[in-house]
Amino acid sequence: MLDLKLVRQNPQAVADQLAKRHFDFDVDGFLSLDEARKQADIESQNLLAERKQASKKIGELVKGGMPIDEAKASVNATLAKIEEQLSELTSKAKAAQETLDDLMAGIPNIPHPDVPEGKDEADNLEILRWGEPKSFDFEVKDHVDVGENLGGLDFDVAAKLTGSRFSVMRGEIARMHRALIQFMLNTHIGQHDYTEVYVPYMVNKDSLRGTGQLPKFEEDLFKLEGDQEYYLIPTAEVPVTNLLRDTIVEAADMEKGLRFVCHTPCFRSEAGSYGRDTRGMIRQHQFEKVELVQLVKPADSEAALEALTGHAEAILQQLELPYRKVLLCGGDIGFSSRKTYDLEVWLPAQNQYREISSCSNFGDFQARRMLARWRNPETNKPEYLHTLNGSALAVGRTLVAILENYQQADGSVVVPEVLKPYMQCDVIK
RNA sequence: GGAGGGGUGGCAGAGUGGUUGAAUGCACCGGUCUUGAAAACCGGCGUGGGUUAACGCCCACCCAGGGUUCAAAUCCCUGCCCCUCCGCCA
Repeated sequence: MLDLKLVRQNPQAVADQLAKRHFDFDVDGFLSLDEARKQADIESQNLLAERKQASKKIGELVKGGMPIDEAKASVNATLAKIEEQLSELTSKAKAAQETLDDLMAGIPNIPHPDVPEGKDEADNLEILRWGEPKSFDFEVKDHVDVGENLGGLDFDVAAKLTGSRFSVMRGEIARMHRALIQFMLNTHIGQHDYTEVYVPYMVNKDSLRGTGQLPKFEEDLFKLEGDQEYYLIPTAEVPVTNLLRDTIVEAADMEKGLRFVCHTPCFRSEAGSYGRDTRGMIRQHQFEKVELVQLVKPADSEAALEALTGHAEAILQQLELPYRKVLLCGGDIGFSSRKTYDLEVWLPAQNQYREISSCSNFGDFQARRMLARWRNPETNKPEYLHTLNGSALAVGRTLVAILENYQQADGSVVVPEVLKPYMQCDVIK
């Protein structure tokens, strides 16, 4: 959610900045809505004030010994008018407020000035490349062939159990998948100073509104049947960031910022991506992810994004997987994000870099929706925190990258050095 | 699933229809006192919205949503959450 005051003060500037994301902000529409809201608000407030005065007067008269009916009769003219208009005016004011709220909830975050102009992912700005894509002296197989030949990946049986876009893993590949989770968690806890959290995998609407998945992106989510309106989480970002919803953090607890790491499964409907990545593990309805979440003082968020992205990069580096880092352009950046780096890992079978992590600074956009605040000692007032998160990493895609980058001519897969302590073999064959 | 008890400001905790946005204590901020600190004393101290050049003034908010009433933290209904006991259970 954008700051209403900011939008009000300079709607055209807001519209200009949102144009970078190709979001069309209707300035005149906003202004007339806001004006209508204000009028309705003032009218109903004035009437409420009259009612309050009248009631007070009756109270005084009754206290002074006058019978209630007589007291009411003495202020009757006012009461009749209030009776007549109040419910109409208050519901009008409420409706106007709701219309404005809906509009505000649908406006994406203002992109950071660093965010490059652009229409889609082709316009993202490459920041760096790390590692050399290995050259193979045999024909590389994609992860599906590698995994199936080793008997460790099975998409057909997953389709039988559930449907498309699910997978079953077996043996050393299943173990490596689990090893990746442990390795990532241990690294972030031990080397990057994050606190591990365990959270629910189902959340309510308030949480999804807080991080921005609702109201706009309901079709991306799996909603549960039943009395409760629960949704499967599309990312740990939702429950973990919402830990601080409706909370005021004391300044002393904010010195280092709040840093959480969390492993969860993620569930995504992938509506609207029917033709894409249908083969293999790249795009699944269910996948595991290790997520980093930070809540920091506003002044710290830009540095925090660089640090957090570095923490995700460290995983790729320790796994010795070549990757590149790109800064998302205005057309590709997510709804709630102010600035996003994607990390793309090299997939030799696809002969291209593919997204494996997305690290974003949301500024106060989510915090304002969530009422996540800290008490600024300079003003002694609660102020919004800044929120950040990033995948570090998407586990399924990391496994894909290892199967492809570490494959050998005989179909076996070398276990990356840092995973060996978690495995019972050096080579999967 | 059955039976009861609760949800009030950062925290604890009063308040059962009338000038209560809310007593009191703790915490916090400022001041007096002190060489300094503590103690003591004095004062301040919720959030959101509107209006104002500003002081200020106005409205809303005592879990949420409805209702009764001239008037609701207080009464009624529904929902959510928490606690205690019983049953069931990984």
